[in-house]
Amino acid sequence: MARAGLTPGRIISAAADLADTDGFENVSMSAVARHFEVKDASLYAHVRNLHELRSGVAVLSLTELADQVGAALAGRAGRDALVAFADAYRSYAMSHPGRYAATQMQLEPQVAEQSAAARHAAMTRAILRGYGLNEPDETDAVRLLHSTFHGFVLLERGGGFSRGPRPASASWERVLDTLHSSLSSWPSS
Amino acid sequence: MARAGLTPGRIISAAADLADTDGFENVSMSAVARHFEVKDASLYAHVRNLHELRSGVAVLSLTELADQVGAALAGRAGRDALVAFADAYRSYAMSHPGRYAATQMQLEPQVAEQSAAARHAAMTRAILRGYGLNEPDETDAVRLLHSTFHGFVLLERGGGFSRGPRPASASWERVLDTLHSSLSSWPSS
DNA sequence: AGATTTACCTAGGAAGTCTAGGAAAGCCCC
DNA sequence: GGGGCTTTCCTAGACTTCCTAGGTAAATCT
Repeated sequence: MARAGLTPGRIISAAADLADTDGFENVSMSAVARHFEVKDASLYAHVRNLHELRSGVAVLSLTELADQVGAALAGRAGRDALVAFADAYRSYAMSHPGRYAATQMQLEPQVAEQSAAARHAAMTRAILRGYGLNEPDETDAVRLLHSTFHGFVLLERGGGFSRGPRPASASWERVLDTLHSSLSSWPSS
Repeated sequence: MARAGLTPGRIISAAADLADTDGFENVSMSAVARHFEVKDASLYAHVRNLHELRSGVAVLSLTELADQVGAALAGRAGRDALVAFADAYRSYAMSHPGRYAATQMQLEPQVAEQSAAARHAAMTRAILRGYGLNEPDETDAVRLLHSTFHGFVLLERGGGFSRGPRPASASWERVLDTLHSSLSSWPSS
């Protein structure tokens, strides 16, 4: 009975890889167990249940995403920061589709708290600092940015932009231009 | 052995209701069978498999959404049309969460073709007619609108805007203002 | 080395998807 | 109104997945 060396971390990491290759909705206890050549029951010593496994992938992905966005953002401001943020966000979603899908999960408040959600919010607000908005405009702008990025990435990944000759990247740049000028000339409320 | 009167249409309609009440991911053959007080095997005479059941809900929802958006759009132009479109879109998503989730499904090309996807694209372009854009600007603008609406609605429904005192509706109006002025002063490429 | 803890096992219940083949309800036609 | 046909729903069962309970062997501690 050789041991496979299971730990919560290794299990969740394997589940995240599986999400990227096979889709987040196909992350199952059985599939992860097969990957480790172990019986599915063995996983329950490390992860409470399927929901916790998926939540684990979500928290991991949120953290990775925050790390990458944070790195891309370092030392930039204004328009540069906006573009760096957006590109980091989009490229994470494109290169890690399953992990990105996991970040959409509805997390229970306490799990969300322990996750990097707060860092995401802080970074988004940091970008806006360069545009000199005050509340509640800043909140509206955060929501606009987040919505646009999220929506674009989801539609692009879902193949929604595949029709027509215009590459998605070209539209993406145009979207960023538009957001930049909207933020620059934000009408005070 | 009284007959339940199953048809593909009634089954898919029941599945759509179930999606709204219990969540799209909980739409299962067994659950629909229970609703009709019928054995799950009986459904397979009308619907090929679970995937086809869900696709059916997606197509149904896309059609309903196109109908409602189309009705809201009738006789409007410019900013009015933009707001009517957006509000119809958002209100469908809020009142029919499960159906809206279904519209996000990845459909195989032929199914998507038979669906109302083309009508959605046409309506979005119709709105833009008032802003006098030319290709490829129009395509970029379609993608911007679609992304923003979609992203906003998803985040709002997922509870992403629940923190803070600012109601989502207030941000929504501000987002629409922003989109309107962006479209009005779209920089020609 | 012996005791304890930890990791993984077997066994099995409950629920879901889907196939194959059977019986009965509703319909057509004489 | 009864015979034959089609459609509708059934039972039975194979296979998968989630998860619990309790057992055994490996690693670790003293």
